[in-house]
Amino acid sequence: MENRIDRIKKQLHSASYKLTPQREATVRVLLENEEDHLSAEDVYLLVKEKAPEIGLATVYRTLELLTELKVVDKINFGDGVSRYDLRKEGAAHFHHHLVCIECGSVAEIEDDLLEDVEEIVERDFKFQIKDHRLTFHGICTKCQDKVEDESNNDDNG
Amino acid sequence: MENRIDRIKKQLHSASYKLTPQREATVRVLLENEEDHLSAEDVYLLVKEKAPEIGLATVYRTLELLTELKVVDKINFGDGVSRYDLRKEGAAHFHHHLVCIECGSVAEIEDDLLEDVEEIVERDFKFQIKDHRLTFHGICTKCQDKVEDESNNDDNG
DNA sequence: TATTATATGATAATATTTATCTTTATTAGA
DNA sequence: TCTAATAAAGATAAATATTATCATATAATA
Repeated sequence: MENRIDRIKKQLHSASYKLTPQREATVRVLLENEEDHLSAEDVYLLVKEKAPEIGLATVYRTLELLTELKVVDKINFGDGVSRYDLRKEGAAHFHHHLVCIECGSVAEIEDDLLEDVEEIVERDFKFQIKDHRLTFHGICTKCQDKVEDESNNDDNG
Repeated sequence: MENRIDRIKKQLHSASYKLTPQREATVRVLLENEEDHLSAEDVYLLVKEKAPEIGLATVYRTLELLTELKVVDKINFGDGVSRYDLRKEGAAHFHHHLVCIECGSVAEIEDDLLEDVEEIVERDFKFQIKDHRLTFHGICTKCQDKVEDESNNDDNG
């Protein structure tokens, strides 16, 4: 954790930004909630627990900054809110997402499944790929099980 | 064109909605601008040329309705605006996009490049895929050429 | 310490989308 | 055809998310 913060600090410095207490608190929240996909508002509320004086604008500014430095990725699952997702260290590519249309849960896939596809796109469409966004919408394992349970219990209800 | 409108009309009817003049005007704008990725505002302005009395709320409602019926897909390229993209008739899957980070142009790929990837995801992650979103961010052919031109003309400027 | 540049916090402004409410069309039945 | 019921439209207010502004505070530098 501290190591990662140190490295982010260095990234900021090399772009001549400082790791202010507010920025550090924001980064800590992102690290502590790495599995989640927090909105700016979510981050704001969590940061307030550590640093109650922080303003919403500062959180937005910090998230913007971290996006610019590619420490986080700004994603949008179509609900009108931007979410911020910590990029795995050393990850060449943005990870993929599985969004459940039943319960809204979001799972991540680290594997780079797009190598072959990207090769095709670069070759056939002469498009120089810098990044990608891949999201699958469907039904997660849990919700699939739920449906099974319900049909098993049909005679009870 | 007329055939397609007829089929959309039938889709609406089978969900017990009507193809009102406002809805038809909206659908026509979408068909006439199939290549583009119009925002609600864009659609509104174009529909106004045909039907000046139309209200913005009606356009939003119609786009919502068409999304629900899967006539269009609502997409978001990360600029905070939802865009509406006519689904190709008979297309099992949503098409992919190539967004140029230089000029902002958006190209479409019809080919389903994700068959293999989806198989892996369904098998390894036990996730039942219903739909997907795949967008590549990078540099389009035109902008790649521009950069070349500029470096060729360096001695002139 | 005085000066300058950066960053913050509060809040106003903007933009997009949704909700509300009244009016207008359309359909079904007497 | 007339009337009642329903669906949809238009205008606009409200809600939401994000960005801009500006005075204050903090940190860096001379």
